[in-house]
Amino acid sequence: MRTHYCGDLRSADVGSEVSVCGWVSRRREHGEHLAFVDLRDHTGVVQCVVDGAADLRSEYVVRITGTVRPRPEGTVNPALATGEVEVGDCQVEVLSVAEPPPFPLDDRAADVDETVRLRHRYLDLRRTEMQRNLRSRAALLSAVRRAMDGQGFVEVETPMLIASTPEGARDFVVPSRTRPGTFYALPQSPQLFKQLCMVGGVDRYFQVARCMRDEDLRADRQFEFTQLDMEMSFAGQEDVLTAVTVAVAAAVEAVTGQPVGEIPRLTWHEAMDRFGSDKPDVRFGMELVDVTEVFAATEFNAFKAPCIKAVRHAGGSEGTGRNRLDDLTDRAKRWGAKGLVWMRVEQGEGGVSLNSPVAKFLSDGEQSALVAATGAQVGDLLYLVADDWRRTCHVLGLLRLELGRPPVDEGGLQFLWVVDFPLFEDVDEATGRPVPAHHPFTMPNAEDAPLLDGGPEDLLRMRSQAYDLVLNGWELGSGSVRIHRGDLQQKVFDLLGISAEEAHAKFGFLLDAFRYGAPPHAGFAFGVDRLVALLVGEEKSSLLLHHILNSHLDQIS
RNA sequence: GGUCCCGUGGUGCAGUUUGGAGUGCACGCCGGCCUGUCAAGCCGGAGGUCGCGGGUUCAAAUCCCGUCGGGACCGCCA
Repeated sequence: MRTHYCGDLRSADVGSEVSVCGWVSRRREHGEHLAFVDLRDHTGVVQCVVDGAADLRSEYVVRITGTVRPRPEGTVNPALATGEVEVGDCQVEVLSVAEPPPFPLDDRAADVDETVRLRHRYLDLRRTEMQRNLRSRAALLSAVRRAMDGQGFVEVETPMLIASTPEGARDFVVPSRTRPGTFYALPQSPQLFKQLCMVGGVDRYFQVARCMRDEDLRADRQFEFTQLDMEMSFAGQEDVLTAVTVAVAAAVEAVTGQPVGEIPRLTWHEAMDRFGSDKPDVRFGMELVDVTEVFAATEFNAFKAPCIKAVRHAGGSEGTGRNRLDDLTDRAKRWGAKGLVWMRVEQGEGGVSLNSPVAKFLSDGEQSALVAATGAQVGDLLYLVADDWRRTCHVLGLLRLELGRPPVDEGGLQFLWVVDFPLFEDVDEATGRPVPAHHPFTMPNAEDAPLLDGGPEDLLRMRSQAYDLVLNGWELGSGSVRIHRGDLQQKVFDLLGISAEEAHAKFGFLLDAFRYGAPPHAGFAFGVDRLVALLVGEEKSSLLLHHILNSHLDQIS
């Protein structure tokens, strides 16, 4: 039916007789015998010059046959890829008529209510931006598959209708026809299956896996999402980081054309200490400054704490009113701080001075040491939190994001590995049991393994062989080296207070499998939806990208 | 399960604080004019159960109660 796509026509095609098919995007009439029709397909738009367009309307589906010609002097449109040419001497064939669309199918659709766009998803998809998103996602998945294939990974499909597995979220369930009152669960992740693959000698597994979790939604969280899931045998952390880096780099290059290069690493402790987050956004500075020593001998009661840190908001004083400071203080308290100390850095007699409700409690020496430690300049605002190390970092990390985080499409792509996560998150005060930070199959760091026999202090100091991939402050994915030996696994279960019965009920088939010879193995999974969203600079990943064909589910729910 | 915000022609909004005729803006739509536009322009027109139900009032888009729908966040997502 057609010889060319609309968006592909260029000066090189001048003189060719072409047929193009698509939707009428916009028409501009200049009397009975001259009209411009912008014809749109998934590649873009091209201007067609027709003799009268009275019987053409928006979104009519047409086939236009004509001759490509250069646009007259002065009428070239540089904003359009096809802007140097137009299709003239047009014969127009209407293939389908159309009612006016309920919302504009151009950039202005971004302002339209999402429910309206979802109700007419097929119209939203016609938009150039949506086509770009859709195709970016496809290109990414294709590149990832090639990259995994090239590294010897085997794509394995794991079951969708399964017995409930013990991940943390609520299962989506499907009623069984043959056994009324019983249900299948839909997988929250293929975690246990991929470990079975390792026992089964698959060696290197991957899957573009759909995962479903019946939890309440958030702006960036959907019922179902897609993970690139992988696992490798006779491999450790370095092997996984390398393999994932190759796949992610291929994905990024497929969408953006830009190389990724080496992905820097931070230990979990350093990430928390410097950025107050286990998924630091390193597109901007404003790192946390430790000033505990400055106030080691302070008289100010609020600063008699194990850890005091500061965030410096350069030049922030002028634009920050008292209301804002009160608001930030409220937030800091909601985030878990006892309070938030702020200080305006001002010009005093013979040097800078600090303007703050608590300044009178601080000695001159403490004030000047604080200024020196933070590098504060006149016009800056300093924020301080004093608490235990963990809480101080956490609160200031959130404050740092609030004060300095750039928009989603600025600052480039800052990938980061965060390694050496703690093995245990906490020790339950009631039971004395440690709480695993990842999952109970996570391998402890080899050096730290002896600490398993220690007390709570030792346990909380233990590092694990778990790692996260972070992009611009988002946790893209996580993984770990798994415990493959029964004796060590038993020790961890004992520590966690997981009884033999419970372990058998929850993970029985995996533990059984491990009795027959489990290779050392390690793996990773990362969220495809968020990666695509970040690569195309889109704020809302899932609404625009993966709920393409089942948006009605959202409305039913 | 909880807190808060929003429902006004097809779309996006203003009007609600302080009740007074469905009042207004932009886009879209329909008709007319227009031979180089590209978010074309100019002129004219159509299009409304102000989410729904009840209450207060001489009078409700506006105030009160309830309800439905949508959104954000908390809990939750090992």
